Amino acid sequence: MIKAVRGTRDLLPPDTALWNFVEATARDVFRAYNFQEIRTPIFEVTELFARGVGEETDIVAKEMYTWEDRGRAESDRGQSLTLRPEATAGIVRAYIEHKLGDRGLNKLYCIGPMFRRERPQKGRYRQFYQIDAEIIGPPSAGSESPARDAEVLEMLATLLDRLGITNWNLQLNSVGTPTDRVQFNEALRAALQPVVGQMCADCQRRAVTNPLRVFDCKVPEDQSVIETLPRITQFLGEDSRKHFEAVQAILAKVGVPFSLNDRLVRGLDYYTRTAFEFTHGALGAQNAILGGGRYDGLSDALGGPAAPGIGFAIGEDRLVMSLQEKTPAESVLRKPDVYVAPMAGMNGDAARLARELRRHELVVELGDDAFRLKKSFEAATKVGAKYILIVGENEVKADAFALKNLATGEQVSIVRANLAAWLRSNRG
RNA sequence: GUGGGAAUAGCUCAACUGGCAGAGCACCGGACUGUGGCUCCGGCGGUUGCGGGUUCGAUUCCCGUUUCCCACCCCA
Repeated sequence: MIKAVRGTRDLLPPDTALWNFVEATARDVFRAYNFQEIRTPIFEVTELFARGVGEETDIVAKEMYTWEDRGRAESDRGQSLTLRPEATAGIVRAYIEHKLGDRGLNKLYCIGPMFRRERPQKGRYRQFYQIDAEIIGPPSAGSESPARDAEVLEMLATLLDRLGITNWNLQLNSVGTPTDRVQFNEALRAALQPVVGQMCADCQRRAVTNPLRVFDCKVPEDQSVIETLPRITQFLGEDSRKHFEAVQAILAKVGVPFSLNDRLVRGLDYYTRTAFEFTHGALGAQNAILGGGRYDGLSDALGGPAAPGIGFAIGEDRLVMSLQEKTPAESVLRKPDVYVAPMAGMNGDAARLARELRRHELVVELGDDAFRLKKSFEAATKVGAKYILIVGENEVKADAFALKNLATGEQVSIVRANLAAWLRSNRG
């Protein structure tokens, strides 16, 4: 049997109803903040991610689905292409390519699949889905303003609340400018050198490869050492510090709770200043349901104009997973309003009635005149229809149809002209 | 990529130390040819993930492999 490949999965009904609920809610919330949708290709030239995400990141170094294009045109052949591992690089590429900065500030969102070749785990798949949004534009449009950081964070809080996820936790940090980070990295390495010997094996390795990650260590014995290490916040330049304070002040004013986490570091090279993460319990080790931050230098790094930006990516797989506990898919599934059950030879009349009802925006399940009435009732019950409409010779002759409430057993006869209106007012 | 656990009917799971592969739910049919749910009766359903080995005999023990789960790395 051919099966879905490792790390990919089918999203089946009724779960897809929950996914649609999440996406519809996101679109609705984004609209209130005047975000508009952008759809970029699912693959790009490899160089985009190498430059945009960072050569040294794990994503680029070992997790990308990359292949060599083949084609007739010289320009196609041998070109290295990659399935997008994240959305921001592609969006910024589109921003540069179409000179979107000329329109002023861009508020864009993008919903779709991403690909990373990682070992699958709970809440982690090789094809996974992200809901991504970005505010990007020329500095003159205010793209650098802390007001935009706070707006994005407040929007996320609103979205999570709307989805019924109440026990989220916003972790906030500033990772400064690249210049700030160079100094911080030096200080961190210097501080680690005398003490790293007492730390766990993982930390000893991190101290060499990626000192920032030492802050992620969960080994209890290492915590006292980690407490003594310098923090990025101590190395923020005047501008970064003021920017960070301004973000916090606005959040306090609008009433979005957050906790400062000066150990929060982000994996992607392009992040500057504000970095954040929303976490949620009961997701195992994958407790971050969304993360994001500011990337003021990304456009420049890709050869574009100065275009500061801030954005986030929601891990939709994880979001849906954390939603499932409280909101079963069935609860957002629209069940049929009515099951139209044709008696023998009545398929045509039934189809005509169903057509009429569907035109009135009723959800109609249409049966088959080969079914005995008993079987139609069973089928109607199984699909969860609220009413069953019996289409038999008697009904057609009288132009009035038997309509039975499957839950209460109550049965009425309604003339054809009133059927749609009656059902619409009684569908509940 | 590394470490550990698991895999038996569509789903959830049994099967003693190696001895005839089972149950509940679901599905189909009947009791009931224009009225479902409840009940009763019957039926369908399996290369025990896959490949090899040990054995008279393997769901069971061993090796390999694939996938999933848990964790690491990293991240959404």
